[in-house]
Order: sequence, then structure tokens, then C-alpha cells
Amino acid sequence: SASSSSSSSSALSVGQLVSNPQTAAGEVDGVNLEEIREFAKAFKIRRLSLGLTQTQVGQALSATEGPAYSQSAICRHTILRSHFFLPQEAQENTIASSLTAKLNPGLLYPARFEKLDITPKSAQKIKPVLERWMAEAEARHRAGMQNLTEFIGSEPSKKRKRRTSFTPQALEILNAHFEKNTHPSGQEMTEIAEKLNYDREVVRVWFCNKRQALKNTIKRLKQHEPATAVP
Amino acid sequence: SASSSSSSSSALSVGQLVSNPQTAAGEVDGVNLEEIREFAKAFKIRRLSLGLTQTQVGQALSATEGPAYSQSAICRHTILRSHFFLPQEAQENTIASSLTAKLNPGLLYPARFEKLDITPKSAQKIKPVLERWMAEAEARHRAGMQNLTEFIGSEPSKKRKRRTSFTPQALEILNAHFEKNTHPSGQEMTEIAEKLNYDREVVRVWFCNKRQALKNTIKRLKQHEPATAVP
DNA sequence: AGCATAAATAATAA
DNA sequence: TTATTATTTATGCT
Repeated sequence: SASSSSSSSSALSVGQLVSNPQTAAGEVDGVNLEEIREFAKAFKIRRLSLGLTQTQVGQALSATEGPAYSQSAICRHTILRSHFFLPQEAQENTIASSLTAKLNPGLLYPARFEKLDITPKSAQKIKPVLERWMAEAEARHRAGMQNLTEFIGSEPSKKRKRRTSFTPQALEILNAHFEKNTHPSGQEMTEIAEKLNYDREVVRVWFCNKRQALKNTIKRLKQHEPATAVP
Repeated sequence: SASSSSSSSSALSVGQLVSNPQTAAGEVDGVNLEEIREFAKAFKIRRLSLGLTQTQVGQALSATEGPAYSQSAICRHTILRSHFFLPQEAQENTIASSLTAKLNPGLLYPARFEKLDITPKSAQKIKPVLERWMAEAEARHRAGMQNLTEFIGSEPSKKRKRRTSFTPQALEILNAHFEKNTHPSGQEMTEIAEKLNYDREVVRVWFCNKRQALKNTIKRLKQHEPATAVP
């Protein structure tokens, strides 16, 4: 599996998925990829026909199918993902974007969908659950939109905060502060926030992320110049 | 003091505090507990009226009154605590939660306040300091919020210690020690700290946190299988 | 379509 | 109990 060849390992390649006739039409781990692909495509169309977002589906699913599927309370957006996809261990061995990208490039959430790397096995596992849920949703829809709304979901639950966009001026000042002190005190942060007219919390998070970025930069630098001093 | 009776030593008991009419209304070590209790209650109300957190008060105090009160640089949250309370040697002989729990159960930080085990003596000692500080703060507040902010903020005072990041190797060794003994002696901790080249204090705190984590784990396990074996 | 990074969450040091 | 770091998630922009 550590082979350097990109086409011989168990990880999927574009070729396998799309145009390799030698591997029994994309059979991996005993899963019929073509079937999964078709299902995903159909599912998406059905979902969009109902005017639902992936998020809505994910939320509704975790409610309907029980928390066993939701895996964690991390983020509602991960719910669908945790159905469809193995989060970490499966970074390799995933159905690449080449699959989903072909689904419906023009439709609502192409970028989102494209990112949902899916392992054949988990796809297989979740398929019947999704099928069942979607059938029910469609039935509700036919019985009236009110009915569907009820089924979907009640609460919109917590929304993620809108990503704030710092002005270049603000960034300049933030960076200046950061260069002087990467760990401003609460007092300082309050002052900065007031001066820049941003939420204190937003400023706090900015510093967190900035420290993280710095750390990553350092780490990367170290990797590239191991022992020998190359500037 | 090694008596098995919990009511006859100099340590306080609930009875002494709340309902023992024989000891002159809660007189201990020459300290009028009732008075302390009243003061603490009033102090909290005054603090909340100014919209201040305990943390803010603690910070401001350590700045105003000097580091002599802060006792250690460990954690700024302990500043107030180190005023009010003796940290270690006074595990016995404290005003139990039964006192503070009665203060203001419904208010902002009941849980925290409830935990602040206080010795009568140190309470007596710190009382005038708190009284003076609070009077000043209130005066400032009357003179305008800006004024109070200035008073509170003053200097950032001592900063929280930077979170140390243990190396995997160090963690391995720490965990090995922990498995053998969850309560290493001071001597042992000093040795461990030297061996790993970390501050002794850092090692000490690691063991505290580790024990806490273990405790939580056990608690959680017990919740899920309450005595009776149900599979 | 992918990057940069803001936001959210989990783990754990103080 | 609080605060900071580690990690993950997702979104605004190009």
C-alpha cells in the first residue's frame, strides 16, 4: 500500500472510476462504485427537487436515525459527512472528487459536494439509510410542504457565525500587535477590538489562529531545512 | 486533629456554622463567621452590581494591592483565591461549602463561589483589603464607567503562564510514573521534573490534572453501568 | 476549484 | 473552572 504507483494501490484513482475497464467497472472492496455513483447522483437530484440543503438533510438524519449516526456533536455540517465518509483514517482510499464533481457541477453546492471524500465501504453502509430517509421525505412532500417541513426539522439549530472579513487596515494593525506580542492580555485585546471596532471575540480568535499559523510556518520551515542551514 | 470525630476538632462543621447556638453564633479562632459570611454576601452583590467577574476583581486586586497578595504566579484565577484562601496547608480547617453555598445560590457564579473554601483567619485578614478596594471601585463607577474600566484594567498584571506543551516522550514517562503511583511525593516529583527538564511546578500540576482526568473517567464509567450488570 | 483563514470543537495546562 | 492549544470544519474569495 506504500507503493509509489498511483494506480496500483487500493486507493481509488480517476482511471479506476471513470475509464478503467479492467477492474470490473470500478469494483473496490467489494463495493460497486458505479452503483454508489449513480445513487449519489440520484440522491442529490432528489434532494434538490425537495429544495433541501445537505445541511438540512444531515440534521434531519441525525434526528431520525438517532445520534448513533452523528458520531459527535462537533458541527452539524459534519453529520452528513459522518454518514457518508470516514473522517480521518480514510484520507487515502477515498472516492476522489473526480467522482462527485461529475454529479451536477452546475447545481447548488458543487464545491461542498466535491469535498465530501467518501470511502466505498462507508458509502455502502449508509446507502440504505439515505434511501429510506429520502423516500419518506418525498412522501411527506407529496402530502404537502408543511408536512415535509415538519419532518425535516423543526429547529434550524445554531447557525455558524458569518465569517468576518477584516479590512486591510485592520489586518495591518492586528499584525503589528502580533509582531510585538503574540499573546496579548485580555485587556489589550479589548482595547484592540474597540479601536478596530470588531468584536472582542473575533479579535481573540484572530490571535489564536494567527499563533497557529505561525507555528505551522515554523514547523514547515524546520522540515525543509533539517540540520543544514539553507536560507 | 487526627480525631475521627468530625465535630470536635477545630475544623468547621456544618453544624457549627449553621445551627450550633452554643458557640456564640459561629465564633471560631476568634473570628466572627457570621460577619464574614455577611461580608462575602454583600461583596458579591456589590461586585455583580458593578458587572464585574471574580476574575476581574482578582486581577485588579493583584495590581492594586501588589503581588504580596497574589502569592504565586500560577494562575490569575487563583489570585482572588489566594487572598481569600490558603491554598494547601489549609485543606482542613476551612469554612466549608455549606457556608458559601448559602450566599447566593441563584446568582452568577454559585458553583465557583461555593467551592472557595476559606479559612476564618485568612478571611479576616483579607476582608479590609477587599472592603477598601470595593469602595474605591464603586466610587470610580459613580464617576463614570470609563473611570471604573481604567481602575480595573490598570496593568494587565501578571500574565497567565504560557501553556507548556509536553513532548510525547515526556508524556510517556509521566504516564508510566502515574500508572505506578498517582500521588508521587514531593521528592519524586522533583526527580521527575529534573529528569524531564520541566519545572517542578509544571510536573506537579500535571499530576493534579491527570488525577482529575482519571476521576472523571471513572465517574463516567460508573454512570453507564450502575452496579447491576446490564449488557 | 482551491486556497487562505475564520470559526468551531476537543483536549488539557493552569 | 478557565484559558490556551490542537485539530477540524467550512466559507469567502479568486
